[in-house]
Amino acid sequence: MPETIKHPVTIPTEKKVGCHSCGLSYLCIPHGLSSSELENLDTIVKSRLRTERNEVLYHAGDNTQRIFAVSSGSYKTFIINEQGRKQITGFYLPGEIVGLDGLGGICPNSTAMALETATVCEISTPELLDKLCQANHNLRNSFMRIVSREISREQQMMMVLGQMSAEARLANLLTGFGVRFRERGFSATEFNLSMSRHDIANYLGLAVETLSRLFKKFQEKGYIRASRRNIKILDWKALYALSKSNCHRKNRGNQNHPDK
Amino acid sequence: MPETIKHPVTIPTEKKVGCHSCGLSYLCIPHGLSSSELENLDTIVKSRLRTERNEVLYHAGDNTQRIFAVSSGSYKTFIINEQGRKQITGFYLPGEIVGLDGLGGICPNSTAMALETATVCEISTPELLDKLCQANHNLRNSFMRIVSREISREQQMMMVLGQMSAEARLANLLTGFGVRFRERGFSATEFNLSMSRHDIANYLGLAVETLSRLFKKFQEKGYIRASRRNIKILDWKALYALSKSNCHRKNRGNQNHPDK
DNA sequence: CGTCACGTTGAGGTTAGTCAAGATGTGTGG
DNA sequence: CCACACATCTTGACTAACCTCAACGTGACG
Repeated sequence: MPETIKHPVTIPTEKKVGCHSCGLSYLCIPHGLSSSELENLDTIVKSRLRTERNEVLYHAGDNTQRIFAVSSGSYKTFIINEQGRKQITGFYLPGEIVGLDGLGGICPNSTAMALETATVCEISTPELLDKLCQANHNLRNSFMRIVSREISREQQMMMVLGQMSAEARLANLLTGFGVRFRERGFSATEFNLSMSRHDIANYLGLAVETLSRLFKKFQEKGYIRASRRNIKILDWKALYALSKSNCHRKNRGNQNHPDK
Repeated sequence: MPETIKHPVTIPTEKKVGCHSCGLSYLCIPHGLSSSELENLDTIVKSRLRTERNEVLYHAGDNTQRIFAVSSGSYKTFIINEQGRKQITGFYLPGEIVGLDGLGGICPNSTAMALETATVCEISTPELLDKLCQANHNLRNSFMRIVSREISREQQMMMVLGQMSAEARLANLLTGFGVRFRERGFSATEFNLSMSRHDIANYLGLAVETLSRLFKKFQEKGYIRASRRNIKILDWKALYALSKSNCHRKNRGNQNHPDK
């Protein structure tokens, strides 16, 4: 089904779950906060929003004034340039924050779309900032850490796209998802991806055909067993090594830079 | 001269210039703030630090607790992976903020190195956050906008690295610098780059040789005149069009996605 | 004036993209 | 419930963009 025929309206649900009773709090803003700090945070978390597959949570350029904590399901974010070329900039799992490119009253650069039925906790950023200011260092730092980690994550992606071979990119993606699933209490070695091969290929800066051949290659080598979106990692060590070591470009620039 | 023999100690200078009298304020955190807000901000801007070429401002993993507003000169930031592979993640000009990957008490992911003699205004992040909290929305938003723009900039870089041809990458870089120099009161079409071809190639995910050939090609086509680090843009329109339109990958994924 | 970092050029190779076609699944309507 | 349409994924043959290796020019600096 074409992505665009889905209507882009989010459906508010009635139930409001507090951060203190949320099973994801250890991954989300609440991580490391005291009970009273949690209550403080709770007051600014609005209702949950539910989005269906391919439904847009917010568009690039929307004056959202909100960020979103993924509660269930998953999202992709992407940017589209003047020529219509798309680049997926992130996949977001429960406990992760979407919309950090739209803080401080500016409009987000990216569009967020649900990869499957998914829900988010909606957080008004003006209110969040007010609350953070009334709160203590803990809550403030907790939020700033999330922002900084998003920047660091994108820097790592620049390394992947700028320096890594196609093999290393996929290995990196697979082990990365493994780690993130494990953090969420699932298996690190067997999981279902919620995104298509097209999405993965775009995210990794590869052609779909190349990606398909890589999946085949990894299977033939016994690293994984992949059946459509179901992935089983059979040789974590090999994948991990691949993800770290295999680069498509010899390190000839700045040879004299021994801080390797 | 190898980068590493430079000693990594910054040299504090005596003079402290307030934000209100800084010629770069329209580009920096102060942009759009009132005079009283400026004074408030001024109280947390520490002394200036001076770094010589190839000197490190901070290392990845340092517990800096600081961010830096570039005051003069320029910096590059880069990350280095386990295998010693390097990826330059940004070039920073006066008025821009370095170190946003180290907010909230975590250590920065990247290392910042001066490309030439350069100075920064040092800002303690715990103090900055405290001040932001005492201040009004304006100051708060001003800072959050800077953070969000950094995230957006890195997303654009993912587009460049993931989707653009080598030609488009260089065109994008050159026009990008042009715009940034113009913002700072310099010519958009004639400027001196402070970084080596190696640095540019690494940043753009290309081999130095490829970059060199591209410079030659752009000259032959009459787009630029480049003599080492001096660049004169002769045909801005052509470069701009190149930077936007030329992709090395046909847009065959998600053909059904007409929100181009 | 020799050294060294930096940049350029040429020849050749390789990775990953392109094009085309077919296979496999999935949703929808008769 | 089946058949058709369509999205998704896979496979093969070919191509090209960019990388690699090697060598040489050039400018800065002691």
